[in-house]
Amino acid sequence: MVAPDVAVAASEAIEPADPASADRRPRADAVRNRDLLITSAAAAFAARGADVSLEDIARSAGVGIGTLYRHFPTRDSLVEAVYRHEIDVLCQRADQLLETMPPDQALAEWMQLFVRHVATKRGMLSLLKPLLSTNPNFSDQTRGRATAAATKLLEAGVAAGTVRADVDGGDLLRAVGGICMSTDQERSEASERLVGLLFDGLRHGAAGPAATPPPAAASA
Amino acid sequence: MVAPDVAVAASEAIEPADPASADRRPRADAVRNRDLLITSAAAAFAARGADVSLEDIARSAGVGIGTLYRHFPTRDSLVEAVYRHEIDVLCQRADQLLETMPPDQALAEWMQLFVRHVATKRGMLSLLKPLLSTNPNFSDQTRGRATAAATKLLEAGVAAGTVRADVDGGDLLRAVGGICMSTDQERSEASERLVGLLFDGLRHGAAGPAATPPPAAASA
DNA sequence: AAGTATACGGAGGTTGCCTCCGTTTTGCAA
DNA sequence: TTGCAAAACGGAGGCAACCTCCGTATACTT
Repeated sequence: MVAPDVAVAASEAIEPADPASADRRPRADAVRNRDLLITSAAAAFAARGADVSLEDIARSAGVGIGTLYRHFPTRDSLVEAVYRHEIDVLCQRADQLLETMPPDQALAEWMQLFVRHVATKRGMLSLLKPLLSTNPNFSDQTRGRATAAATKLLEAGVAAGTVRADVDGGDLLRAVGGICMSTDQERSEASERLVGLLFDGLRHGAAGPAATPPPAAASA
Repeated sequence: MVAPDVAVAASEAIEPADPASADRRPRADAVRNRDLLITSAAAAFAARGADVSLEDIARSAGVGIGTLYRHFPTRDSLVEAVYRHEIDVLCQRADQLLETMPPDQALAEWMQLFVRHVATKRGMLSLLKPLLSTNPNFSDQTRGRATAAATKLLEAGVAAGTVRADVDGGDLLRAVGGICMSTDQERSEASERLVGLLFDGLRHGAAGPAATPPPAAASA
């Protein structure tokens, strides 16, 4: 349903459009406005919940309502783009963290980052959930990317001997996600503490042969 | 926030208003219209999802929009009333079933009834969930009533020796509820089959001393 | 039977959604 | 550089839903 040609032109990570699709590359102002809309929408959803008026979003992005609708013909498509963008940022941050600190610390930071990102997205959640459940390949794509980032962090930690080897990225993501979801209230402090606990667990059997079976991570 | 004076005047089960509150009893047409609105709203939510226009609901109840707003000043208060009503009906049906058939059969019927009621309410779910989580005493009241009905059915079965004794109403409700939630898709057939399975489990250790530990019911 | 508190109902103001189209800007080519 | 066509912009305006307000109708009281 979503126009397939606007594929990956998120805000950062502009990869030169695949040369096979000979379509001209989008105009500079179009790209700029699209990015403005996505960041404004993210802020608006976070600050004022799922039912901000699209007019407000357009205004705060400094563009007309028509421009918003051309880029995002439905509210859902805007939500989807915002979510994709958030995931992109999260994945990028994983790489940055890995470059600037030891892997276990990077992993800890990233998990906390994840919690805060989810807390920020809470306003969108009621919109996002039906979207993810009715649109399996959108859900697969985003989940896949996040899992890849988690796996990368984990593997770096394992290679450095500071993180246990018997946990995979998908499980880690599910566990952190579950914690975020279970603490329904607004305060993300509880989540942060629980995730910290989880991280300590990840460090527990590090660098040893994974002989001792891990305590099963509880999922809500 | 909801006007406290409209307390329990659901549709059936009109208990004579508590004599201490000397306020006059509501006019007959008010009661009638309130009931009409609740039944029309239930039908509308089931048929057309959470975002039916309130104007449509008023129209299909045969009353003016002003009347709807007087009885239910917010959309939430209407949803709440509909849900309360559904729970009432379910509890009543428990008693009826107990009077007309053996307890184990009554329990089986009631569980299926529950599944179908949830399926019908699916349209309201996105409205109901935030309501239940932000309004703890509403949630407690309804859950309490439903649990009482489930417990009554269970106990009757236990007394007759056809239902095992080591399950309580709250757990049963959670299990059935969990099954309904986990099968996110529209078809309630899957839920009905799973609930049937659950019921067979309930019958398993009946009339014997509950020596064999039950297999834990899986909850999604 | 008359009076009054109460309930009814819909007109209309406000706001948000979305479309349509005249104007502006951009990228390409001569 | 200049011109031009394609692409993007942006807001006016139609539509639909929300909600308020108040004149009218109706049920209970004495």
